Amino acid sequence: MGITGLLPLLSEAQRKGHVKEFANKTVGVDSYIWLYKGAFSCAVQVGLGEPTSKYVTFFMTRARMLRHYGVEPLFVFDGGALPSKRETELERQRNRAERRQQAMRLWQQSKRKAAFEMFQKCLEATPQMAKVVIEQLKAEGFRYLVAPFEADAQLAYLESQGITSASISEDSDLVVFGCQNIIFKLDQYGAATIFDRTRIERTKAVNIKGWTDAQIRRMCILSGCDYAASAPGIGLKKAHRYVARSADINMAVALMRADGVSVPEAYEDCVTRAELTFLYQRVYDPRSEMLVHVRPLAADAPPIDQMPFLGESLDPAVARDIALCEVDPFDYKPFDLSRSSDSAAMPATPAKPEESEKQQPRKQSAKKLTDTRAASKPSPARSGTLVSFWKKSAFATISAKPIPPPATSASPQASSAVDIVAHKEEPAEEDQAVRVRFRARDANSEIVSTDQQSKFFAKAKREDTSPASASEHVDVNNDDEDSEEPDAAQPATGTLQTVDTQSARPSAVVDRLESENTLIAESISGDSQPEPVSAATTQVLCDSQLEELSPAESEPKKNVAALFAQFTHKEDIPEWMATPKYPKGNFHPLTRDR
DNA sequence: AGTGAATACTCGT
DNA sequence: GTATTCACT
Repeated sequence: MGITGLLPLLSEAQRKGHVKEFANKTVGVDSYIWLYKGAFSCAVQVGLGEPTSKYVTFFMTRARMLRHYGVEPLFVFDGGALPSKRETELERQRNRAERRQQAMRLWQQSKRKAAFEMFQKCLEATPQMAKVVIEQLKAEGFRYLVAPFEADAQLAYLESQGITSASISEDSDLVVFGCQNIIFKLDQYGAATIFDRTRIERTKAVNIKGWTDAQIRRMCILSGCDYAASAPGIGLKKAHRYVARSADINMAVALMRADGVSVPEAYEDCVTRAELTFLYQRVYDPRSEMLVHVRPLAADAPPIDQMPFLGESLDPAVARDIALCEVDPFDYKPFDLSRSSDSAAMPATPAKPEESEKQQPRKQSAKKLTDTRAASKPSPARSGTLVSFWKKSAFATISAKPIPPPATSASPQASSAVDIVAHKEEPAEEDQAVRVRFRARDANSEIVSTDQQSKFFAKAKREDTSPASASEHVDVNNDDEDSEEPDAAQPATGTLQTVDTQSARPSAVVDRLESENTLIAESISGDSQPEPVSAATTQVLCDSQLEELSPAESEPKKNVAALFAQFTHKEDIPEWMATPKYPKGNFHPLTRDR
């Protein structure tokens, strides 16, 4: 569950960014999330044990996206459960099994939709799914590694050793484990929220100036973590106060007791175990091919035989087999993917990479783990065609001074190809931002699609921290060229940035947009068949309207025109976005048998 | 104000 | 795993 509320608390240490900032670097990937999200759309097949390749396609598309931006991923998968978490793990398994039964009943009753939703609820990323994905990763030359226990700790270790430069994850525990650079909320286009530990003292919600990692760790533990529940009524803020007044975690607990907090008996032992687990959990060192601790045991650490909660000391051969995904991290037995219900349906062709891979001597697989240059060259970006744009709305954010009223309302020529409506925005934050939405309509002005959210423009620009220079040129279709730097050759279409919405709860922003926000650009197509409006038309119309506007107004409007023009064409897009499909029936998402 | 329980979401059409 | 809302202290 991570640390509840930690990421909002540390919002000042995070910024909007893009993975391409990590080009030419190795980045660890907490792969569980991609397995899980990828399985979401094929929850039924996964639940029934039917062959599907959808989750593999999802995973590989994201993997190729990283490579497209020159980022060299090292995929880290979760391994076995820590001894202390085994019981809760079993409990979860039982709950899942129950719901799966329920889902299967619904399925047999032909209640497809209900069954689908139930299958989604009991969805689980299994070692078997990881194995299938890993075989494809190997076939495409990606590096990977199965952690002996938790991927969080493994990622922290890899970064601490300089093997990776950052970690892609959704888990706030990485902060507690001491990671420096964490890429949160990565979307399919590479946009993300980037945590930078060097900025951690900027935190405003609590004063952590001068705090050590140990103090931050204690605060998190006392507020409740995976290894230790919090005392009732204690969250991050109160934990902060106790840690601030204490020299160690025992003293903090003592102060809580003195305040009348109902602290469980032997709570000191509990939080101390948690502290030690964050400090010393066992991880895999890919260089020595041995288990090590996430950081070296300190002199005052308890003897190792008194810390079984760090995970077993596995035999090096076993540890390596787990890391290379030769064996299941739970039972140390080789995978048997052939025992699927319909292995006969499995086509021979696509299975070949897997087979040939298996024949290879282990050394070769191990080499992939350590040979950085092997797969690090980004694939040349070839173009595809952007499909289905009109089925989506697109949101963009552009920087702007507050737009002065009166707002321009619907343009008089309603029959024109493009209708741009402007609304004023009330200045809300110091950093003004405008959101733009495009919508496709048919001849009757019916909205063709009201789908919310496309992150099309999320890739537009990284944030600039200084408010004075918060605006930058956009390179909307930059991705095929080198695009390290803001493109100065870009036509003067105004300035654009992904907004640093510190109030950045997307749904909240969308709500505001519905009611009062800024600028809405709507395309009205003459055809009933939604058809892209020509960029030229868009540009002309915008330009004619711009003349009547004050500079403050016209600036964002130019952006609208530019953005709109970019995407009303069939746009060249990078290959990874074209989503290659793997042959159906190729993979076997076995659920773990019990 | 801070905590914590409840709920929705993760895909892709 | 997260984010968001809302009731309770």
